[in-house]
Amino acid sequence: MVRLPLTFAEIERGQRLGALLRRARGKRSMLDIALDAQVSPETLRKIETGRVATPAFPTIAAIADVLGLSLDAVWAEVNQTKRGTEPTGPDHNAREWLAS
Amino acid sequence: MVRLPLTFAEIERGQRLGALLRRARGKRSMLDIALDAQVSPETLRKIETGRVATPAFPTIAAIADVLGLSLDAVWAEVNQTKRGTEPTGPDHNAREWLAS
DNA sequence: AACTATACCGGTCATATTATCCCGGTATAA
DNA sequence: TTATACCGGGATAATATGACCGGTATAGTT
Repeated sequence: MVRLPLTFAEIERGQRLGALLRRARGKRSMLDIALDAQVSPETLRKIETGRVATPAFPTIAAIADVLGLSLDAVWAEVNQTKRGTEPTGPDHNAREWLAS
Repeated sequence: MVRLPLTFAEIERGQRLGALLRRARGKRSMLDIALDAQVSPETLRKIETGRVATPAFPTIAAIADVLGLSLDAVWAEVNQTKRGTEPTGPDHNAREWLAS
């Protein structure tokens, strides 16, 4: 095992992260935020749409700064695990699961 | 341009991050923290030694959780651009910074 | 002394993923 | 028509993650 593929839980967490950032952006444009945060608008869009599940720490920190969000609050909200679900299930390929 | 190489400032920031996490670890072993944080011991070691400049947000968040660190505090301390206190020579040794 | 175990190191490799670019397309509004 | 704003997909360089290797250092054991 070299670099484990993203699990389904990680992908879902990435989607929650994206949705949270998008909500916090409000009516401001992606371009505006991206320029302020010194990240590419494409990168911000991929994060917001949940297509990047585990963005870099500095990337999220810079965006959270611009949006006035606490990183701890972001993590607390995004890292919530649903009750009644397994801690560690059999590792299936999340991308294949999504494609089905 | 597809994916810009890490700048020197980013590399230095990564080294500050690693040194900070190492100091917060105290006398506990890497293995102990890594297992608690659900990350590979190798990954934690690379981050602490500054060999990984921009780790994933969930990775840092999980480690900070185990160490009892606030992500906002970590980012604030690591993202500081110290003016005037910068050493004249190139100092990218995270261990020296740790010793201070 | 020799051995064992823990802890960490740098180097190297393999694979998955990111960050960034580009393109055409849709929707809305001036 | 023009402009802004967002979308999905594709392409690619650079990086992160994870494992392995031999090495060093320390502390405890026999």
